[in-house]
Amino acid sequence: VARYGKEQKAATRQRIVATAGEKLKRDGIDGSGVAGLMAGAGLTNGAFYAHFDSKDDLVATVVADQLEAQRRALQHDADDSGALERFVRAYLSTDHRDDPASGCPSAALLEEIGRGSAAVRRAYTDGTLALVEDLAARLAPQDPPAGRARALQCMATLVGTLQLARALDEPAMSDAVLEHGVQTVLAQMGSALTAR
Amino acid sequence: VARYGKEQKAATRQRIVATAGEKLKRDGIDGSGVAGLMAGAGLTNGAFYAHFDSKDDLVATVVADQLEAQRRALQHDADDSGALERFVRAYLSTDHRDDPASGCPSAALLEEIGRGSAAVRRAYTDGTLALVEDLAARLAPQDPPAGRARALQCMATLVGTLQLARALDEPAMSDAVLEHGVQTVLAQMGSALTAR
DNA sequence: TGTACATCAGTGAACGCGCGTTCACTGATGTAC
DNA sequence: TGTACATCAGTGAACGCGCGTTCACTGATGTAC
Repeated sequence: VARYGKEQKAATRQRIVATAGEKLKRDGIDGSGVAGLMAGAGLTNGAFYAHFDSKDDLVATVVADQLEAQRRALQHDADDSGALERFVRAYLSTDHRDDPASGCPSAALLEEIGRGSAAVRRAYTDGTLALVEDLAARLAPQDPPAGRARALQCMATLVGTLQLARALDEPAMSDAVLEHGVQTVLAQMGSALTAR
Repeated sequence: VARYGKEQKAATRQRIVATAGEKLKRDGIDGSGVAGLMAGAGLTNGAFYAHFDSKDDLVATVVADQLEAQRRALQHDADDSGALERFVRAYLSTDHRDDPASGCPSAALLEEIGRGSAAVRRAYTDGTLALVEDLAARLAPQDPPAGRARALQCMATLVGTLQLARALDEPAMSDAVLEHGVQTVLAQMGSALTAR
């Protein structure tokens, strides 16, 4: 509404990125319009281009931001030995399945990212590499390449399982997919958990 | 262009469903318009509503058709003992990764189906149940519930792995995800393969 | 300290465009005579 | 067998609408004097 110091604009931009993240995860990239994304931050469509070059620029920024947030969340309790198992159980919970807006960006957007622009795929790749690096250090501290491979595989299984649970219209079947998925991913993480 | 026997109309409808399947898998549901889908079948937009009630009706029909096609492909070589392993290797191949249009509908559309209408999710659930039933009989013939659980889990892992490989912008990383995925899924299928 | 001004984040209307859907019309066909 | 007609799959223009993007304008601010 008015002219503030430069950190005010940065704060507004961050607010757009955060609320856009929720909306994009809820309604998809193609399913979200610029006007709606701005309304989510309490602004009108015109102000959008004072913050971003294009919708694609915002999407790439959101993807990077979401992955970074996920990385920070995982890092936060890195010293807790039961943290990974709790993370898997929370990831494959009915709460997460039923609330994509505040959930994992990969589960909500991976398919659209795969069809996305080079900038979006680049942002996704970089964010995922950082996430995988962190996870690898915990899954196989003494063997980074093996840890990275295992981390990527766990991510793929988590994402596929949650997406399948979201798509199935049969509640019992969906719940069963989640429960079975927990066992599978914990087994995939393997000795890294039991060895501690 | 003209009036034909009733089987002519059914053939045209099937042609629309088949070509729309390819386009939907390539560009996504929200990314495909009715006019473009009809053009893919060599028709104009106006004829669409002589065949379907709405775009959503077509999407649900396509989802059912695609899953049925996949089921038939899997059933075709059911008596071949190496078929499952070959299927997994083909699924997680660079060819499949690089050609979504002629590939698995789950990998290409699962996320959008999860956000889709009740009709689309219903069609997906029914088609997947049929597919899972067939697969379960081959993974654990003597224990149907365990077979179904394992079949669903394998599907989830396959889909997640292929989607991740498609989203990653780093070719070496993407290839590695596919290779590691093959080993993981074969292990998940487990004793069903080695026991034969 | 008080006033005039330049700044610029944000507004809201407008742009051309493609969306899903509707509809008056066309014209090749199978059928009735 | 030949002709008149009813059928209806397909055409293409049009509908209102929301899309991504542009732009003239507003008005509260920090700054200069």
